[in-house]
Amino acid sequence: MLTPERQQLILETVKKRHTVKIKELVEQTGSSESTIRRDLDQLEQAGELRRVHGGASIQTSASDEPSMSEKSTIYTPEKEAIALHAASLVKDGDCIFIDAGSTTYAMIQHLKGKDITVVTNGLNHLDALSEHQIKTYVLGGLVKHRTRAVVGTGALQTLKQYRFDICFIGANGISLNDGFTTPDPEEAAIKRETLLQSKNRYVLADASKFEEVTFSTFAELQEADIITNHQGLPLDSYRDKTTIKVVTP
Amino acid sequence: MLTPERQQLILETVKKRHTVKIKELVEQTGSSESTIRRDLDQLEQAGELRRVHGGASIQTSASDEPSMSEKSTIYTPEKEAIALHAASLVKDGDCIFIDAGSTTYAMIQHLKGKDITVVTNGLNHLDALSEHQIKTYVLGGLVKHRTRAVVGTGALQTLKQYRFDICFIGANGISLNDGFTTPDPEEAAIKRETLLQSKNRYVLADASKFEEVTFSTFAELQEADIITNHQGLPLDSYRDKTTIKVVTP
DNA sequence: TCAAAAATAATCAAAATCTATCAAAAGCAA
DNA sequence: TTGCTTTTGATAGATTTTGATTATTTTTGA
Repeated sequence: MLTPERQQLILETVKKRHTVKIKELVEQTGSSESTIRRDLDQLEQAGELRRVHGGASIQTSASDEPSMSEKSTIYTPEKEAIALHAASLVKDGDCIFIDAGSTTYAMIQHLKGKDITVVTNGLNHLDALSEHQIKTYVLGGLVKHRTRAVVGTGALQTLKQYRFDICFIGANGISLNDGFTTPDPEEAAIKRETLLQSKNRYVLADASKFEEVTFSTFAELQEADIITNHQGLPLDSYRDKTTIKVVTP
Repeated sequence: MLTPERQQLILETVKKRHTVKIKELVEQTGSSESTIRRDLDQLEQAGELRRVHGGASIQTSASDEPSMSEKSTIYTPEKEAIALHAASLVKDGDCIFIDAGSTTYAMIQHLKGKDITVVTNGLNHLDALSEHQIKTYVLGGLVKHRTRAVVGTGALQTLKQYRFDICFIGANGISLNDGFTTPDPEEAAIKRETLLQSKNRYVLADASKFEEVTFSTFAELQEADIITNHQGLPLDSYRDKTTIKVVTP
């Protein structure tokens, strides 16, 4: 059996089964363990699969990259509940904006099957949107590596071309005095422009964001409704200024 | 058995079976091992197949699933060699465009440490670019799920804002009559516009792309240099029209 | 936690294959 | 035919791949 043939077989098996034992490959190819090991090393070198103790598995690159693992560690039922409600506001035919961020990311799976158009600046969102076959536009501009968001004047210009039925925005801080805030002025500019282009505006924020202020204000409280899981008292004072939908996990 | 007849038989066998052993060919043709070896060498020179220890295999290593079910890009030494040379053309301070596609993707790892700005329409590229801390701009526009490329008028408009020192473009077909071609008119438009915005223009194409024509022409041969691993005879007729750099794995 | 079991990396010699070389065979032109 | 070139097949030494064996590391399970 020739090397490419063997390696091809290994790749196909791994892709079909997501994980495979070395013993199985030895049996399947009739080659020795050493040979299979060498093949796996080469295939890993080439980035085709990932070596694990006892065999190999497919490159779950998306799920074990720091950005994504970070995301999964900060997954919570609270965010999930917020995302679920937000997604329920979307009707067929809508054109919506989904901001970069983990709460908004959680919305995507709940949009499956809807006939909508999505615009986003969140690069991590694109995989999930592709997977669900949702018509997607991405903003163009500078890629901010840390948050996997597109920012900058290029993105702002792209934004001006669009009008949204609904936009879903993330925020790092919400306060009575300073409104909605986020650490990065560049990202704030995107959020601000998006709000201007949208008929319906929602900020998605879990309880931890309330009474917090970060560097850049991107909107006053009046400019968007809030979807949150916060159930505490202080909420009443916010209700004077905007509409708040409280969800429970 | 005549040489062309023998080589034709070899080619057919390789294309049908994806990989073939020298012993089998000796038996099949009744020629000696030496003769078969010489045939394989010639066919490899012409870019028709790839020589491997013990026999030969087709170039695209049989995993012709162009769809993006897995994010694994099909790796071949040929593509790698092309990518390596392409990357060597990039100098510190350059602003370059990298087209979507697997050959151009392979360039990225070789750009590590260079002080450059990259613009791309390839969404898969972004992870690798982030990883290497390369300043990156992404085109905005419609996300084409199958090829993970950004296309459409939005992307074209974004493009017009940039000027590139060098651009590296992929092509699915290269022919004397029809120039550079690609299946999707939308992607062709992006490639066309990019070429217009660039001082130096390179098309990256492995041997299998020569003498092929697909749906949309995006440039004449004169409009870009070619980097390839193809070493066959027909290359001379192309050299009348453009510059070709041949690399070996 | 520790020790047994499993898996791995490193090493090495045998086997297979490769490259280079050369002489014989075949084809070709005069 | 003769002399020349090209193709072919055979051979020997170099190289690569392979599978077995070893010591080392990792995992498992009490």
